[in-house]
Amino acid sequence: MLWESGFLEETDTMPQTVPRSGCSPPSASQGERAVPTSPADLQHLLRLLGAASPPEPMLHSPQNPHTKPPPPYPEDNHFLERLYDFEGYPTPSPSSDEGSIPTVALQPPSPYSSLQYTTPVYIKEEPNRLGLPATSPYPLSPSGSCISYSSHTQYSSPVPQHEEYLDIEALLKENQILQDSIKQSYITPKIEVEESRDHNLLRSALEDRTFQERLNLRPFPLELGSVKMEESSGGDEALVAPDIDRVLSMAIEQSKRDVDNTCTVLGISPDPTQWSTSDVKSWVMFTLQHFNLPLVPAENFAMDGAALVALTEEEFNQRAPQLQAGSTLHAQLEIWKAARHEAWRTSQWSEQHQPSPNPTPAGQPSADDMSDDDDSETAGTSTATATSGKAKTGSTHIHLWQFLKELLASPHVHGSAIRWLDRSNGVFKIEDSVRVARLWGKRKNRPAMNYDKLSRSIRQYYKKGIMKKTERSQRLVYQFCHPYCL
DNA sequence: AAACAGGAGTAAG
DNA sequence: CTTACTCCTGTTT
Repeated sequence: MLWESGFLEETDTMPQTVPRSGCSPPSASQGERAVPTSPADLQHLLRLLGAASPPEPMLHSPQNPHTKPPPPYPEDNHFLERLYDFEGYPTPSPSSDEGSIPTVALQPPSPYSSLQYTTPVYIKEEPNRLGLPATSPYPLSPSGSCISYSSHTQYSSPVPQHEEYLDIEALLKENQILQDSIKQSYITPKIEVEESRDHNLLRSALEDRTFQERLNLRPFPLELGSVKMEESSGGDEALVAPDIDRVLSMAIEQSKRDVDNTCTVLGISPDPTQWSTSDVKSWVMFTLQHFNLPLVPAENFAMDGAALVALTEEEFNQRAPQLQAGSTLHAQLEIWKAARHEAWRTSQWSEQHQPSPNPTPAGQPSADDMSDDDDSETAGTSTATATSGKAKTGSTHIHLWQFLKELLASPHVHGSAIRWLDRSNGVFKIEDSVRVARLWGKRKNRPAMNYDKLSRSIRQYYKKGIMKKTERSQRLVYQFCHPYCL
């Protein structure tokens, strides 16, 4: 559930003078030197382990030695723009869709205009949103007339600024607070008590030498209970074992949290084998954008989760050849598998109050490993939900129309579930009614929510003048009334 | 079959 | 009181 933003910031602020090498794609690293296992290498390894890590390794290939490092993830908003092209929607130019939305100066005064759509909405809203005073009142009463809102120019946001957006940056910031609150009770004890078990995940990845080969790392021996780095003949700088234990444990915890949080953001199961086709698309899209990798046509991954996990790394690279994006996707999926498996083992371990005696390799999670249903965001976030009640509260007061706009404002995340057809006129289409309903139910803590009920609520908006059916009625296509579409 | 439409009862704020 | 959830019947695509 949590983004380890602290970890992110750590990598973000890491001096760029740290030697970076050995992380080139296999095709580019043939015959290159073996890179000593150094703290810097370990940092790279940890970045690969952490889904939230910036993608320096992939972009610092020898072919692009001068490539500017991508912006750190939390601040990197612009990379999201590319995602509009992912599903082949007719928005080929990054500046022709969102960028062409008239600015506020061209719009009538509106309580919304200064915030959401004056500029590329998924980007520029952030500073304003975060800058709002915490006491910013709820500016709208949907029961009122549309016209009455035009006078509320003192408000800059149509929604409460806190937790009402489901974009990644907000989650990062939000979860950083939560994380601070749980560090003492969760992370630190885990390092002491569960380090051996935690290392199983990493060990399983490292024992699969492809991981080391991918990083072009010199293999180092691993022993149960701790990671010991042998004194290397090259006199490499070596971390002492306790330090490595700590960072490895942090990295593994980070990976688990990343998986859980991504589940929440995308509304997908932590078990990749249960992903639908659209789940797969969402995950691929998210992961590519996350690592600042070039997007691929949606049809390249037109498959469900069961088919996805069956793909070999070569098949991934055939589908996403640029910058070895396929390898990254493949590696990330392996982490998901491992994290999912680890989560299951963790639960087993918790029941038994003793470590699992036999380390299980990060293999395929079989279906019987997973007892959760397809709406398993909660299942994979037990730790976080146990400590994040505060974050959950306050998010149940959102109106449906606001929630839908929230989803629409994050096309990079939810574009496969709901998207604008005509933003300027407020026309949108629900592409995946099941998922939208599931997300809505999750937000409102209504597990029984479905599209039938959700659409009933939407239809109530007809009378209220918040939404309407489009002139030429289309299935799953709705339209916001002014000014709700602004 | 899925989506659409809308009546009606209920809960929660 | 409003909003949304829920259940429902019937219609449309």
